[in-house]
Amino acid sequence: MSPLRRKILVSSALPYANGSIHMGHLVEYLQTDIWVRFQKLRGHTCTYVCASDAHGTPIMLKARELGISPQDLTEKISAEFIRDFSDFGIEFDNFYTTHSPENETLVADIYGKLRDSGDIYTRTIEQSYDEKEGMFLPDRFVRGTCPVCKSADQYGDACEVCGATYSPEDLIEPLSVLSGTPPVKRESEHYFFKLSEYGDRLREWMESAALDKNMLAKLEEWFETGLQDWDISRDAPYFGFKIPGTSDKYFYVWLDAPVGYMASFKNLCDRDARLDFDEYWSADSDTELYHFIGKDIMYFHTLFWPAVLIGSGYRTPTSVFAHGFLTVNGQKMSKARGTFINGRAYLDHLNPNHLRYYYAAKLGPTIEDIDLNLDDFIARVNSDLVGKLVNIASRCAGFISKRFDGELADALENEELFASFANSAEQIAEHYENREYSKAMRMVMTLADNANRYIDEYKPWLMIKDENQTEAVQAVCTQGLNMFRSLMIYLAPVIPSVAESARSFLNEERWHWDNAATPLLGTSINKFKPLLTRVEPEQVKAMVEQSKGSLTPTADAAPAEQDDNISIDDFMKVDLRIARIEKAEPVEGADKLLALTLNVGDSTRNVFAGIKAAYDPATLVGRHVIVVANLAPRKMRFGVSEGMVLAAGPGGEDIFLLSPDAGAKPGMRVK
RNA sequence: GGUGAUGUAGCUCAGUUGGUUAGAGCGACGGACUCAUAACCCGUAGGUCGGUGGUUCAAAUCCACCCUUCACCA
Repeated sequence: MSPLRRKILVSSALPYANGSIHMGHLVEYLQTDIWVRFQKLRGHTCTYVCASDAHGTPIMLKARELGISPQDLTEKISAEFIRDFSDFGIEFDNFYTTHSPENETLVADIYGKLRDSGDIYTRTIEQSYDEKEGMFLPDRFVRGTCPVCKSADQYGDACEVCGATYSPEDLIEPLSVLSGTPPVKRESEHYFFKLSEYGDRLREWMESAALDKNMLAKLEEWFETGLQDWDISRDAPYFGFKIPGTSDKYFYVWLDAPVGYMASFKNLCDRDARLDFDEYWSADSDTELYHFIGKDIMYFHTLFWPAVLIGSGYRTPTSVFAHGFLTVNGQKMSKARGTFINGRAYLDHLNPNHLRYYYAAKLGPTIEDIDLNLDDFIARVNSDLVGKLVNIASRCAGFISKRFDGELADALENEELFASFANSAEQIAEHYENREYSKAMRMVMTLADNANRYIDEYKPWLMIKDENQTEAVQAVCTQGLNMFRSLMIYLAPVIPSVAESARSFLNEERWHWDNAATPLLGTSINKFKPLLTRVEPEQVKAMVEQSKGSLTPTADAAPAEQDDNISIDDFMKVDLRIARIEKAEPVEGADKLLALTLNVGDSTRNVFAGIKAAYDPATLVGRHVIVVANLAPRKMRFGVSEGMVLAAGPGGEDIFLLSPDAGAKPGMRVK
């Protein structure tokens, strides 16, 4: 191992304190926790800090909606975070909050330094303003029709249908999601940070930080489009820290959030004499600093954050490690499918070690997404952890306790074989260090296969029948248990509580990474108890069912993610009618649209349908379809569309119109 | 739309600078075993490496275009 005792400070991104921890969050916290535990097991001084991200408009509004103060809301959710993390075996050295005196002081200090060096200036900008609510609106709080593809009810910053990006004022018929009134334009003075002047210094940092090549490619892209100054202020009302010297300006949450890493560490230093804040954060620090983040927030951590640190005279991160997103059964997490799984729902039914191992078995150092395939999860965990790993101990322990009074032999049966386990330590360590957990897991499981094969070759259950071989059985089982022990040490960062049980079964006080290279001989061990049980498909099923059903009130991160179910009344609001297509023709200038003239019984109406690629207009005439008759008429570039024809399919040529069975007449209501 | 990724056995994934017959684990099938949480051991089958075209003595690997899935666009 490295002869130096490294001093390392590690953070995970701060969870936003308006919702619960879900399986996607856990990728990051488990990835980080495994890395930190590994460093500690190797004997380094590694400190893991995190905090609740407590500021910003969404939290302010959520608290208002619940009729409590933002502090109360975030404290309540922080307590929930801490419980969830702790139950998953995620061991922070400190979990704090960004709404803290330490953070306020640090933010003010950093801001002061930036301002004094001329990196801050003010400029008046125009922004959407909700007159009824008396507040400026973040882009996401304005919704309207996309100016590009005309999809209704899109966010003010981007269209989820066509992917176009724009400003809230570009929306057709924009409305504030708070009051439902149209926003007006209003001017306000904002504070800006001169990020544009940090290009060279950021490039220099980038090169030293050994970032993942995908991240570098992304950064390169950003540099090419040019760095723009960063708007760091928000107008009252806002939940955050007031900008010194102003009466109604607050720091944007993304300014004080990363400072929260420092503040959490500061708070810890004040309680722990062994840690010195300046040693870790001064510009000339020789300690290491790593941020684990999701790929969605790379921008803040690889541009804004290092620039702010440089500008205010602090050290920059040694590196930033980004991971991908989590999909469940190959798809985005969805509440309707039961694949939006909260951490608590998992904990209610399953063992955290199983998830920790599964994620480790799939995680690499890149920003690629990983998939939690629930069937694969069951198979993988049962086969690797129970069938292979724990089984090694299970099949040796019985002989040792029943026939040798729990005494291990004084010598190994096959030193060379044990050496192959011991000698893997450095390579496995290297994989951990580089966050190549999947490679580390593969190596460990290959060794576990070797161990099982070894036991099978000797067949101690046959040897034990021959009195002359009694001692040999003890040697073989001692060999087996020692191979198991080394593997458990290697896996201790991943499945810590299982490793703990294994250690106490082997009657040892503590483990260090290097212990894996030295066999345990001539000591007595405790009675073996099952270390881990199999995952039953029913448990997974129960978890999925629970996720489909009740959603804890505080669990919803965004309104859009709330309960997907609708009531019968909601359904009856949709007036579905049988219609006969009287006329169908292509629309001049539109690639995808057909103009349909529909007979809906008492009237005819014009509807534009995006089915040109799938249907020849001539074949449509006379055919019966189903139309949403009470959809608000929508003015489109080519005319007014007075409804919507129902069809299924992913789009393009794969669009399939719905038709009623014979007998249905135009105008009949569908219900 | 622009940019960047992604696509390899039923599933989850490896495949280094292009180089014999494309690999692993799981699953399936067959056999063996019974120490062990029906675990473990041996063996078999299974792939036009997203598609098309190109460069090359040689392409999963390099190039072009297309398709799938995804992310980012402050």
